[in-house]
Amino acid sequence: MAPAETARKAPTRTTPKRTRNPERTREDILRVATTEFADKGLSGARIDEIAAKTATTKRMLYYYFGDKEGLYRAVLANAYQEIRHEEAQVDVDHLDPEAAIRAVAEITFDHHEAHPDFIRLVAIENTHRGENLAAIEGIAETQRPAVETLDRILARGRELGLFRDDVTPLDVHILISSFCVFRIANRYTFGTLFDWDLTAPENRTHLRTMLGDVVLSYLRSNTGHDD
Amino acid sequence: MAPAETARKAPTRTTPKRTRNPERTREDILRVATTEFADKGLSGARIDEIAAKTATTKRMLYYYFGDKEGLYRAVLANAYQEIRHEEAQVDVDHLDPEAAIRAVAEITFDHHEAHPDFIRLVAIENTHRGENLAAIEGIAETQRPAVETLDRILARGRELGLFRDDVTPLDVHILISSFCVFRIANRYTFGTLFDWDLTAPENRTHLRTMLGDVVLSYLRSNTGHDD
DNA sequence: CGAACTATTAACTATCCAGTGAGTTAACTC
DNA sequence: GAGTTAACTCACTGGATAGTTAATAGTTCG
Repeated sequence: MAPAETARKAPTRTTPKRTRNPERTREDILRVATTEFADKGLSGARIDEIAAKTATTKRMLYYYFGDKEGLYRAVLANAYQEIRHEEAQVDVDHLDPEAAIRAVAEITFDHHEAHPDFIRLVAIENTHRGENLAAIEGIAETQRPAVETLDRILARGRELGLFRDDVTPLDVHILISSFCVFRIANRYTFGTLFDWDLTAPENRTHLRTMLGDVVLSYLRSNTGHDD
Repeated sequence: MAPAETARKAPTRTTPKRTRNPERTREDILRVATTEFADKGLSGARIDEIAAKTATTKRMLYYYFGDKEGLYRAVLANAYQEIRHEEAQVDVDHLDPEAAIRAVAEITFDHHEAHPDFIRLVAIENTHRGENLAAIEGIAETQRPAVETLDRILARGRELGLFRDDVTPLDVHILISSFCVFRIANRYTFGTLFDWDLTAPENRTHLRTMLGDVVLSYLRSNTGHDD
């Protein structure tokens, strides 16, 4: 193949000013891709559309993230990392066990409400059977602190004879998470089917209190064999 | 004995036997499309692939369902209808209120486990903001019986002084649903993050009992202002 | 400075994929 | 058994879309 004189014309200079800033470019792409993937899903999102919404070009997405899936994984990893940072701020060890449980429940509740995009990404990732999350190095460590916090609270509560002793931190976590995730993730179909808005202010308040009541009444109940 | 059937028809006939059966064709498409949409999502599923897995051709999908979204909606409507039929079988009115609550919880638990594809479709529909479900005529009526059943149980429990009186049937439904849906819908990311399989047999048994305990201890708790 | 490297731009391509045009045959009607 | 309609087949299309090729310009560092 004799690479003859390429007929490709030289690109005409349109943008005279061009500053380099790899970090900003990367963050720009990641930010746009996050909302786009959260909005449309992995297969629903369009690379061209993501690129169009950034200050850079499509080619840069591939330059930095390899391919569509690579970009999606970066978005996922980034989202979990941001969540971790935020959660690291929480401290409930100074509260008595019952107040601490209620605080954790309410913080989780508020947190999920404040990050619907994150909930959407999690739902999307689960429809893909979590394969991309599993591929992210050290992702499990992200969630340790949450379980450890619950573990400390439960231990204190048991010592004081307030809580039943056959409940694990993971049990409590599942109970709280399921409630909070469901409220955000399934609000659309739920709203249609039951004509009841899980996120309407008055309902929100009700559910927030209810969650605390639920978890505490379960922890206080004497034994698992209650009938 | 293989009879020489090969020479029985005119050579120009490409499809020697072709029986018409619109109902079967339609059901065939719907069946394949259901698993395909549940598996890959609305944007992830491929019309060509769905068609390939049916006994008919792509053109027929369009003949019967108009377009991809029309097929998806038919799948959704059909899935909800089947679920309704199954749930209509349940009768817990002969049980005492506490046993009835536990029965509803466990039936829901088992039901979700038995229909992961349905849970997936619901999750997918929620990532699409429930627009397609909302477009299905009379879909809300589907869920009435579930709430009515809970309403009857709660009324009986209140009369006997067993349950607190500020809990609505929808509250209980949310509590049960969120737990059961979460366990199936989020099992992948949860499994990765906490190294704990929500669907493993021993964990399943534990969670199933726990859910009943949670709902009952909440209903038995004296009042909402418990601190 | 200038060579080497990194970031960036623009144009291009191959394939995928939802949707169609147009005709054919089975079954039903009278 | 001719006419009509519903069910069905086959081949095709054009636009969308992930990913690439290759040239260019800012940055770094000897």
